Amino acid sequence: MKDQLKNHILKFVSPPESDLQTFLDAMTFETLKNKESLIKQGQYCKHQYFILKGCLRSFFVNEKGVEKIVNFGIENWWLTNIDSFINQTPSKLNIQAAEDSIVLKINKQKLDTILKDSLELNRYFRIILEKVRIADQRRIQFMYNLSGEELYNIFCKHNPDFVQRVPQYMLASYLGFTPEFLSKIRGRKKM
Amino acid sequence: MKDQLKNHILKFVSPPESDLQTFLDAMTFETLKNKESLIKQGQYCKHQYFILKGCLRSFFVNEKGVEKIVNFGIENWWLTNIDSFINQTPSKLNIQAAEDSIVLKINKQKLDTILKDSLELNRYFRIILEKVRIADQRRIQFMYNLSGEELYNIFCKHNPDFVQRVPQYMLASYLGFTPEFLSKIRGRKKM
DNA sequence: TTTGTTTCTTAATCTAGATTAATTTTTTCC
DNA sequence: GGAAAAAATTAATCTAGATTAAGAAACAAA
Repeated sequence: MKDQLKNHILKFVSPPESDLQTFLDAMTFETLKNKESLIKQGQYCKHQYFILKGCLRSFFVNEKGVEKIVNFGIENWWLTNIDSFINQTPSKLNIQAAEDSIVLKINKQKLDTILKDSLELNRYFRIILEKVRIADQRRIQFMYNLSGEELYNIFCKHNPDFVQRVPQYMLASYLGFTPEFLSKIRGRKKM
Repeated sequence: MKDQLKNHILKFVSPPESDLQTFLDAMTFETLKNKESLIKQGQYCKHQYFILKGCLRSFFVNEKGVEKIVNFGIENWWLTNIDSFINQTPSKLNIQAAEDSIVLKINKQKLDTILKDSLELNRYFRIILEKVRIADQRRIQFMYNLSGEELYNIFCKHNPDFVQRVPQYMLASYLGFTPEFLSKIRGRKKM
């Protein structure tokens, strides 16, 4: 099953077989049932996760006790709490399965060692981060300029398959509004 | 003056002198008066910019004609429209000087060539992008969870020097609300 | 098939922040 | 140093979306 990650890497870069093998060997499997956590608020996030199957979400719980979903991740996405991972600080986010899931993980020390020596794997992560940056910037632009209803419509148009996979209250949280409001929007659309 | 960029790179990585020199040689200067543009909406963003001096902002103009500031950049920050730069698509953003500024720029072709061969410069850009990702994620979390007033207070606390450098209507735009509302907040604080 | 648990909906009320419009203050630059 | 442009303030009104509170579906487990 590590082939899935291997193929993902080879879509972007062409590392020497030995680099690739070292990297894949450093990755270990973890299986999660729906609602199981990889990281809880307050813990140190020690790994980067590559999602082989399923769906994860990262979220925090605000002072009112409301869950705010910051990111989703699905098949072939990397996910971590990058702030906690890079700066080795306690995580303000939880990472939890939103479906039964299988991930590959690598810890910081191993990853750092590999990235000290491999040009192509540095390129790989640089390219992934560029894509992530593009996505974050688009998201920020949408948040600035669109109403809740527009956000929802555009998100559904761009991710028609994904919206079926998670409960609506999670979508609402990710898009930055309440489930009640999402319900109102959906009510409007039907007529 | 390219030493400023050189020092910035050496803070994070240790490339061989030849890589570093090739890279620095590929960078060229550009000087901007306040309000001059590097990129206008519709153009292709062909460069990454490293700010030596001054302040730039990237923004779009929405359908109502209102400017929405997406990013600021100051000394020792990289700035570009990464979407347009990576995907070679027309820019939806403008990049414009918010002060008289001096930047170093490099075009995509040269940068790609250098990044094909230099491990350490890949590491450099990967590390920069990790930092940017951390900042973007924090920003998204703030946007989700804070009122306009809280956003403004936290921003001022974290960037006391910067808030002095740009007009308040730009801050308001960057924080996602109107100048009138910012004025109201400031009015409240005085009493 | 029933009981509990999760998710979704509806409706009334409330509020942060937008909008509009006018005025004042500050900055720029001839 | 004075006119024009740019930036900031104030106040009245308006609205998208939050909050609160119930109830209705949907789903899961036993």
